[in-house]
Amino acid sequence: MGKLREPLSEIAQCGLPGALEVIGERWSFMTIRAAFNGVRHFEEFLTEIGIARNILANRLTRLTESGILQRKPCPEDRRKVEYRLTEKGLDFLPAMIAMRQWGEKWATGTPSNPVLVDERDSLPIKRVTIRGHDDRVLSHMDLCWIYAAEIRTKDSDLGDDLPGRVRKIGSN
Amino acid sequence: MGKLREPLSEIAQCGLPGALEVIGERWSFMTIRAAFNGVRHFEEFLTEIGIARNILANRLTRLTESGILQRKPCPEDRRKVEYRLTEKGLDFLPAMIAMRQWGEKWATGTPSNPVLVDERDSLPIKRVTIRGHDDRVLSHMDLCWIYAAEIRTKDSDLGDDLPGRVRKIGSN
DNA sequence: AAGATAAGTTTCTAGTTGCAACTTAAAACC
DNA sequence: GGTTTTAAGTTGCAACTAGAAACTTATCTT
Repeated sequence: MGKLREPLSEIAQCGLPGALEVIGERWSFMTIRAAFNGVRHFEEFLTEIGIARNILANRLTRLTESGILQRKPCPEDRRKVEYRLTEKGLDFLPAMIAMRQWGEKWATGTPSNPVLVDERDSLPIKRVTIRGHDDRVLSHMDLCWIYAAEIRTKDSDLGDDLPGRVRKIGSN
Repeated sequence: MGKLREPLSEIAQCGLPGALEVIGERWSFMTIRAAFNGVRHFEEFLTEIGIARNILANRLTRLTESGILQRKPCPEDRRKVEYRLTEKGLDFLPAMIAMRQWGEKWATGTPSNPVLVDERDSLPIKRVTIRGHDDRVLSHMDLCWIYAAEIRTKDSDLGDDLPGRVRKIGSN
């Protein structure tokens, strides 16, 4: 199999920079996490995540503008405003949990408490992993890049020769 | 089931802040991604990810100090230094890919090219998801927090009454 | 009507980013 | 063997960003 280096200029167009634009920063992350924990209001975010007032205001507008939170004045108390995760925001959970799990394992050392469990059976969730279409858990050793044009579907078979322009990732 | 709010002061001890300390910042992220793509040397990082010299130097030492990269002078060319992902760094891949996938779906819009595939069958990897111990894919609706002391194992059965101090996450 | 609360804005200081120029050591070239 | 190039940084400095604390405005409670 060819170990040709993929053109990194092209990979720069991947989803990461876009994602980082929006949430690649400490307080945005913490704010979203608080929202996942049911935090809804300005003063609540303020005390729960220990952020400065102006920074919080800034992040909340930013997250709202980028469609991760939805801002809605409360009709029953017109001083209050409700911030709630949109579908886009909720869909960030796997990434969030993957980071949290990584931090638990490597940064803090302490297994965190409380623990996230499957509501149905009260058992802890698995570690977030990368999976092939057949659900096999894949490590960085099992992955490579391939051009969209050269992708085969589950049913097609292009033969055993792998495309020329691929390369393993994180190869050691 | 009780919907008691979990104590957020305790959740502050979760893995996220630790993870963000190290990689919760644009350039650290981009640097790690480049490393996953086989980038090894200072000047290479510099041109590939478009970062300023001093910032790169700063990030590389930071990532090295926190054990994500390993710094090793090259014997065959003693001007050169090699930066390589450690096990800790490599283990960050699921989080990285989860973020990338999120960005692809929500931020850029364009499905990125090249695509990450399972080397064995050349089929694209699945989306990174949260799974229960039985491998069921879980959404934020299926999750709740529970205290470590109250966790039951796969074999124990504490009866059907869920512990009092739990709450659903991201409840809408 | 007075006081408290919610959600911000403003001000000002301290730290961070990023460009460009400089440094130092080793290799390559002639 | 001397000059040039390359690699991996460091330093200096202007512009920007973060953060603490005080201020504002609208609404609600008593």
